[in-house]
Amino acid sequence: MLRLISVTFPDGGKRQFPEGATAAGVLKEMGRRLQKEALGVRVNGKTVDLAAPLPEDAAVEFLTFDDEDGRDIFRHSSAHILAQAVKRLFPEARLAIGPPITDGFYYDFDVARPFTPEDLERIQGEMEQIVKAALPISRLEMSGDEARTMFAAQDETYKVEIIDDLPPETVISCYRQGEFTDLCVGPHVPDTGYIRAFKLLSVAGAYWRGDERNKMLQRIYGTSFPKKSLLDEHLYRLEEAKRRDHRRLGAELDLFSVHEEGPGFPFFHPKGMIVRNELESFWREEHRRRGYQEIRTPVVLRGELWERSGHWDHYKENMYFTTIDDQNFAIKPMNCPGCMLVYQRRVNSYRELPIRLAEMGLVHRHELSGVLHGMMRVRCFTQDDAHIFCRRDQVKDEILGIIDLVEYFYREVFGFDYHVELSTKPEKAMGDEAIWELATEALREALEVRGLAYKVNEGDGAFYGPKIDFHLRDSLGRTWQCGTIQLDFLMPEKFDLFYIGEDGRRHRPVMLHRVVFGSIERFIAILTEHFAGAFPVWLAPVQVRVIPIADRHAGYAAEVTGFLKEGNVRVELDARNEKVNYKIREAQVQKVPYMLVVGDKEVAERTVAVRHRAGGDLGPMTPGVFRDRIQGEIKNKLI
RNA sequence: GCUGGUGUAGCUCAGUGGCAGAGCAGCGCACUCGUAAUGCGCAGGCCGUCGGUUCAAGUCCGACCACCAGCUCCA
Repeated sequence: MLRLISVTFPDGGKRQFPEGATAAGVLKEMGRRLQKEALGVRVNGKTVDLAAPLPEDAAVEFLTFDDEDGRDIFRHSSAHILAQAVKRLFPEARLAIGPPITDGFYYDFDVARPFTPEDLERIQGEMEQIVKAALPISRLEMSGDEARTMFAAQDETYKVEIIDDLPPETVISCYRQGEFTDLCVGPHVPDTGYIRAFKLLSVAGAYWRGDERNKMLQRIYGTSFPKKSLLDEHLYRLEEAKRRDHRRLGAELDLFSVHEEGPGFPFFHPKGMIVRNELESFWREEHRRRGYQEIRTPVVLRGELWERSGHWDHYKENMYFTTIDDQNFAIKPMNCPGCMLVYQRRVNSYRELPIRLAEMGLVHRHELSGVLHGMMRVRCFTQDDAHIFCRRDQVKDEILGIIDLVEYFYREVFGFDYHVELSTKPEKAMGDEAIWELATEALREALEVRGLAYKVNEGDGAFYGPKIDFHLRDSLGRTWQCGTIQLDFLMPEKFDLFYIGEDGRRHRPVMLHRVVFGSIERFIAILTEHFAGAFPVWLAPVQVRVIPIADRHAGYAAEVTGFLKEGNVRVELDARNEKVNYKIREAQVQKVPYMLVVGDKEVAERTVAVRHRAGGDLGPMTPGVFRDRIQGEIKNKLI
C-alpha cells in the first residue's frame, strides 16, 4: 500500500503525492513555465534542491530567478562552474570559498601566479564547455571525517580548514558535477546547463577569511543570468552607472577635481562651492532651529591633547603630525577634543544641558592609498559635526532628536534610500565592557522606539563608543557610511568634564558625537550620483540659462537676466554667436534646470519661452511668472 | 598597505622599435539662426616621472608616482 504525502502550495492549494516524491517530481504536474524556470524550492521555509525528497507535510514554494533566494542558488551554481573550469585549467589551484553576491558571484583561489586577463578568457571558454555539457549536479552527504579525508587527499587545505571549524558531528554536504566535487551546503540548480549567460568581470586579490594577516588569494568576479538578454541588460546598466559616477560628473560639470599634487585632497571649483555653500546654509538654518550653537576649533593642536583624548593610542596611524617651535603638534583627525575645550571654558549648569555644539570641522586623516576614491574617500574632509553634552536622563531624547534630523534630511529633503547599522565595540577600544554595554543598549533602545530596521555591525564602533550609522548607496550600489550617532561615556571621563547639578555638586555629562551629512565631500559625491548631476533647483550651480536666438535679442535677454539676478536666481546669459540648438544642447549637457529662449516673439510680447531640462518646452511665460515659479521651487527645496 | 589593470593634447581615444595623430573642447573668421552639436581655418604634446636596453624608445626592461577594480580599513 503506497503511502501518500501532502503538499501545500503558496496559493493554499493542497495535493497528495506518493511518498518519496521530490520537488522536481511535483514540478512535472505544474505549469510549463515554472518547470522551465524553477531553480530550487523552499520547503517548510528551508531552501533545498529540486531533487530533494519531500517530507510528509510539505509547504512548497518554487524559487525562480525572480526570488532573491533563487538568484543566490543560480549564482552559487555559477561559482561552482567557475571553480570547475579553474581546476581543469589550473589543477594545482586550491579552492577557498565561492559565494553568490548581490549582482553575481566570485570564487577565491590560491594559485602560484595571479590570473591574467588572458587566463580569464580561457576560463570563460572552459565554463562555456561545462555549461554546454549540462552536467547533472548531485548532492552527497558524509561525515566530517570522510569529508576531511577526501579533501585532504586532494590537497584542498582551505576546505579542510573549513571542515575543521564545523562541530564534529555535522553532516557534511558536497555537490558533484562531472569530475568536480565541492564542499557546499547548497542548494544548487539541477544541472550546469541552467547557467545560460554569464561573464567573468574581474580578478582581484582578497585575503583568506578577510584578514590582512592571512595569505592573499586570487578572487575572480563574475555575473550570470538565465537569459542572454538579461546579462546584456545588466552590462548596459553598469555602463550607465559609469555615466553617473561623481568623478566623471564632477569634471564634466566643473564641480571639483583631485590632482596628482594632492592625492586624496580634493579641490572645489566655483560651481562645486555653490552646491557646498547651499548645503551648508541649509544645514546652519536647520541646526539653529533645533537648538545647536555653532563653533569652530583649530586644525592644529598640541600633541598632548591627543594623548589625553586617546587618539595617540588608538588612532595615530591615521594622523598627521608636525613640529612647531620644537614641540609636537597634530593635525586634527576628529573635532571632539577641540570641542571639549570649548565645553570646559567655563562651569556649566544642569539648567543649560543639553548643550549642542556644532562645527563644520575640517579634519585630515591618513587613509591608505588604495582606498582613496574621488570625493567619497579622501584624506581631508569637512564633517558637519556636533557634540551634545547632556545628563544621562536626556540621552534617549537626544538620540531620538538626531535620528529625526537625519531622517528629515535624507528622506524628506533629498529623497534618499538608506539603511541603518548599529556598530558595537571594536577590538581596539577604550573603557570597560560594562560601559560599552550600557551605551550600546541606549542606542539599540532608541532604534527600537523609533521602529527603525537596522543590522548589527559587530566590532565596527569608534574606539570611544558604539554608534548608529546611516548608509547611503552610490550609483553602482556600493554603500557609504554618511550620518552617524556615537554615544560616548569615556571622553568626558578623560577630560574630567562636569556640570553643576541641582544639588550643587559636580556631575559627569554624557557626550554624543554626531554627523548628518557625514562629510560634505562624501555627501556631495552621493548627491551627484543620486541625481546623475541634475541637482534640484535649489542646489543647481546654474539655475537658469537665458538663450537669445540672434544678436538683436541680446538686449532683451540681458534685461531678463538682470531681472532674475535681482530675484536671487543663479542665471547665466548665453549670448554667444551660436545656433539655438547648440546652446540648448550645452545647457542640457550641463543639466541646467531651466532654459529661457528669447526671440522676436518674446521680445515683442515681453515673455520668455521656458524649457525645462526634463520636462521640455513649457511654453511662454512673463519673466515675473517664471521668477515666482522658480523662487517657489528654490524655497521649497523641490526635488 | 596588498593583488591585478591603466597612464599619449583640457576631455574621449588611435598609434606594437623608425617624422606624435583624430574627434570634441579652446581661439579666429563667416553665418543671425526657434528647443540636444553650422561651416572653414588656427593653435594646442617632457607620450605620468626617473633610470636602463638600442644606431633609434610613446612603443622593450626596471623603479617610483597617480588613477581604476577589488581586499583590508573608514566620514
